[in-house]
Amino acid sequence: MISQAQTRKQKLSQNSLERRERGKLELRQTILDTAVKLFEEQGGFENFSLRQVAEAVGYSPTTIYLYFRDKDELLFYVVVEGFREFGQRLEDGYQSTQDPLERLHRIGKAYVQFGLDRPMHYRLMFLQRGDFLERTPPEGFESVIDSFGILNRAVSEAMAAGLIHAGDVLGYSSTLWASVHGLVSLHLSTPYFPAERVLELQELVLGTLAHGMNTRG
Amino acid sequence: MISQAQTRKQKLSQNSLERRERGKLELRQTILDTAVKLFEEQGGFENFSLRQVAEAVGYSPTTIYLYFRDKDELLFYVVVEGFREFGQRLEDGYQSTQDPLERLHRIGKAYVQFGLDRPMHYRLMFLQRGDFLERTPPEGFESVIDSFGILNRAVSEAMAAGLIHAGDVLGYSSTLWASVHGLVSLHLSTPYFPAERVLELQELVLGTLAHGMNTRG
DNA sequence: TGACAAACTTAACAGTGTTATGTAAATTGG
DNA sequence: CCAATTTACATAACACTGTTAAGTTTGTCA
Repeated sequence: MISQAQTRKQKLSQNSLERRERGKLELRQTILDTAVKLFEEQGGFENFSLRQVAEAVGYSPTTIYLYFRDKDELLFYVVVEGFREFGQRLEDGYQSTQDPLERLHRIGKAYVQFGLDRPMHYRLMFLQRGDFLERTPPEGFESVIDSFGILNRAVSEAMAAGLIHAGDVLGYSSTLWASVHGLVSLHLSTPYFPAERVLELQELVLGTLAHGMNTRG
Repeated sequence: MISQAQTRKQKLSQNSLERRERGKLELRQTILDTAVKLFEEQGGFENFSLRQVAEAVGYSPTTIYLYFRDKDELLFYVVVEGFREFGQRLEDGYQSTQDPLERLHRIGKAYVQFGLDRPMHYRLMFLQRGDFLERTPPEGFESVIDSFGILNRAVSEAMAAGLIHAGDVLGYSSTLWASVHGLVSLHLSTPYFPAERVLELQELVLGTLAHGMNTRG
């Protein structure tokens, strides 16, 4: 009896809690989306305030704190969402062909394209809050920062196929990463690399590296 | 008479003005130095306030405004000073040898080393306030952002010497820039590229690119 | 010495992130 | 259905920021 009553109570409470949780999650997502929107609209980060987000979603500033511990956590979840898409794009690039060298090329292009399409996300992810990479991701996003693993795998396979110079897999992965990141980064941070130019340079950079990593002799 | 009195007056006023100007410039420099110091001490920019600088130099917050129009201008002059050293280092790298290919290598190393030695300057210059590159530099620093010109020249000469594949000079310059910048940038923004690793990768990156730019055949 | 200008300060405003406290509404158990 | 309680929000306030307007001290000059 007692136990049954308790379970019933628990279950009801559980149901209601779930409904509430759903509602909470909805608002939470709204806040996140609004944050991203504001972030993208303005040349985000410096001129981006919690109070603006609150205003935009139609709640009091302090309500944000019911859904995120602080501004940092809000930004963190923006980054997490960015990494979800980012990882997916790299994976798609990888899967889009079987040729190891072409794979590297596709991954590189996917990387650059993400930077062009989601500039503010990229800024936050790799330029301004790279420290988030150290942070343990929330549940459901554990392997999200495995993006580098995709690149690593592609390099490793190209090497195994004898298409690039045998040796330091991590070194070549890092080299590729640094190069495409440099390209995107200069595009985002300086006036000298407009999008069209980046797309041209992307080919030159990837081509030069591919040639440079080729079995030397 | 009148004109003589006037000139005398003007001269005296000029003298005193010069003395004052000297004093002003001294304090101005003190402010700048203190700003840089605070900027480097803290993981600068976000947690870096004018009021802290004022406190540190022992003046009221508003005094800063007598020497810099606003916070932005203060940061701008920090960047300008950074570019002075940066340009000098690249130039030194260029001058340190006659061999065109070695020159490229030295310039690349000088670039990376600057990033390692002046992390906060580099951040401000290329990561966070790249828009300053568009700003017309103050007098005396006109050609300071000609740093890219040095790289361009080195590439051009290596190409003329037939040491690298003839073609897009600007493209190769940009490729080199993007790659070393990417390396430094990932070092500064992510936890995955500690200084020692950057020094290793620098060789791999520059070597791979040198090989990749080599006359193809 | 007294007028004047330069160097500097105080007071204030609007904005920020954040916390402690209050309130209204929804949900619960009886 | 009604009282008790939890949930979801809002108000008020604090310490901080950049910045401006209005004083005040200080030194220089005739």
